[in-house]
Amino acid sequence: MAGTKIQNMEEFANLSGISRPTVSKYFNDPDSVRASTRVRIEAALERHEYRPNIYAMNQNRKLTKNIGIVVPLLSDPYFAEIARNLEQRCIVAGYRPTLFSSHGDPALEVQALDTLRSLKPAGVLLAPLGRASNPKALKKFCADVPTLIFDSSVDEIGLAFVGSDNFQFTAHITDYLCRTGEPPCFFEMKTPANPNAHRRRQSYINAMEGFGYKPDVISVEGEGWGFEEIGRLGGHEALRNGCFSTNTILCSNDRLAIGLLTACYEQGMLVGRNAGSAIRVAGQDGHPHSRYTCPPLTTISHDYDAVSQIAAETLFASIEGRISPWKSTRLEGKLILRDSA
Amino acid sequence: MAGTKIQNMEEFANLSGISRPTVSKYFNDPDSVRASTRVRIEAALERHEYRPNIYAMNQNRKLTKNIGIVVPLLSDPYFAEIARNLEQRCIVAGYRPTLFSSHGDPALEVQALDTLRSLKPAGVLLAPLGRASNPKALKKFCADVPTLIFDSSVDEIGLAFVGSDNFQFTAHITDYLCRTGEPPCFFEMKTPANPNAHRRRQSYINAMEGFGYKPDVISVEGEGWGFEEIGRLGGHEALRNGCFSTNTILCSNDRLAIGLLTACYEQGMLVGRNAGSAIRVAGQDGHPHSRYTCPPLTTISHDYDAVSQIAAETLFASIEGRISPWKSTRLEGKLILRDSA
DNA sequence: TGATTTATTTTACGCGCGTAAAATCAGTAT
DNA sequence: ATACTGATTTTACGCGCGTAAAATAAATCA
Repeated sequence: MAGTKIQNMEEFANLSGISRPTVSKYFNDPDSVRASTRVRIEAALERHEYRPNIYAMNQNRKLTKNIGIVVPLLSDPYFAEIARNLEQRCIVAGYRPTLFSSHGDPALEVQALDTLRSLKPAGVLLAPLGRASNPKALKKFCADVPTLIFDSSVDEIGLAFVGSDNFQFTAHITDYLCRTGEPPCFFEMKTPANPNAHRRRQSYINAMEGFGYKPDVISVEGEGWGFEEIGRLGGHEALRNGCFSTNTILCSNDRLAIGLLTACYEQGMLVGRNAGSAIRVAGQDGHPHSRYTCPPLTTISHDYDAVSQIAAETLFASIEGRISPWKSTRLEGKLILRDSA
Repeated sequence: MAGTKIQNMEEFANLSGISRPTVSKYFNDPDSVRASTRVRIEAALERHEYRPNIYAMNQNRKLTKNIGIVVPLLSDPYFAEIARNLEQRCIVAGYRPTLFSSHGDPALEVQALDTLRSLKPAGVLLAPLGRASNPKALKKFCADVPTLIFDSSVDEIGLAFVGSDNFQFTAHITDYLCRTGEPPCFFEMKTPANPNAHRRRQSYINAMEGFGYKPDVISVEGEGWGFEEIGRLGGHEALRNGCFSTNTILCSNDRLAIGLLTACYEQGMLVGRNAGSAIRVAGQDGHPHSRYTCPPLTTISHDYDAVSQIAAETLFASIEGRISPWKSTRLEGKLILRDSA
């Protein structure tokens, strides 16, 4: 507590009267040393306040407790939320998570993986950027480090894939929209960053054809990760030009829908499922913010908890030797009915 | 490229025919070795693809290039955005940022600082949790590591403080609201997580009294960081009970305002500054999402760029030896007029 | 009590790299 | 060609810690 600053384990070991390796054992598992030794170490610990350097610890460890978490874009609350969830699970399981964001940039994604190599992680939870990712770099990384892919799949790399069943997502919400009003048009980005978008479009087309309706896909221009603004601008143009063949719009994702809602507001169009409304808008993802749009957004939500739980458990299992063949798990979404559709 | 996996600098040095320390010098500054040596190293680099282990690099370095960034809550897009901005500036300046989120938990904040010590950072950019922070731990950390505090100040610790001028924020937007309609009520959390909230309340009171109006502060219950929900629930209650003495509400922050907008929607109250609206709502922060509420939120925005630039530059200056006495910089906000007020 | 087994601790070395000091080299003057 | 100077490279050691193998202490048994 009031002692001088201890700089390393050697000093602390001397102060406690125990050899350094024994102190090392103590920190890796307090029960691995004799009770009498443990008491002496803990007594010294109270007087001197020392903590081992985790990076030095991992330097020469056979298997570290480090886990890397890489998401495409931390400023997207969806990824922020799932990252937080995963971090929590790692900590609870006794691992030490380190978070990286690719910030939407493939070069930064590669750089994050490079940094991770230096960390000698026991495993990595990786949500790839998607279309923009450098597939060769990802594949190579997966070959070297036990990596679980989540959210967005890239071939059959890594230990396994866990994500949402985008076909089910869109099929389900399309079904709902068709049963409760006019069949939906599909509002998406022309060049989506994420392969999930293609699945959703295809699923929309399938669902519409199943109902005997003609699919109507509106693809708007726009690059990058500013989905709301892309949705707003594209929405304005589509609304002005009467591109939507029905009064119901299913957006490829919630952020796009949020932008479209703003466009509707700015054009004075009332959104909602009640009689007085001019248009229905629905999203997909269950974005943390979707509850607070006006009107609150009807959407189909990822099962955040299940995705992150399965992702984490699968990785832990692999790290702990309970290996299993590559497998893709795609979880169903839950329809969240709100006022927008 | 096609070479076998190089595991360490020694192997690479042998393959390139240069001694390891010289290779080490090269990686720390390619110009510090003879041109002929550099060519040989770079030739080997193309054939073998080797990257030094950054954590081992920093183990015995006199001064590392590591910079820690700690924010209270990454799932808040405000902090996500400012963190991204800071990360970028560090990279451009040749530093290596590592991002930590306290996830709203003081224990995690302390843990992040502990982890940072192991990283031997050249400096740290820290946005404290605020009220919940462990002041002793923060003070101790600042004594050991060059730390710049931003967003939310805690005494006069660290190298300096950079944030927004909350008095100016609230005075300015209160002024605007008073001039353009009924004077605002002030909507806030009873026990805010962040000391900035108190400044804002006080500034509101001062501004109102300056105008000769009676301040009306509505403090709603609610713990934690789910500000939108707190604003929504508190808003419902306040609206039902007629707590607001005027038709204009200034929220302590944008997230609270977003929740209040939802409450208004759910009660069928039209929000806006035009004739037909029943209520005006304004926020404070310039939250990334405020553009996309319906109606878009009138707010007073942090100067994200200036805050992060000054924060980063101040830290870099200190790291590079250009030290200066402790100083508090509080930047003015910019009023963003939208439809909500 | 002494020999034997077993649980702990120590010794000795390694992880991947930085860095001061010593050794070597290239370049210049004689 | 030789001695000398300054830049570059190499030698040698250290960073803070993990871990196998050796040494020691505790526990068990005859």
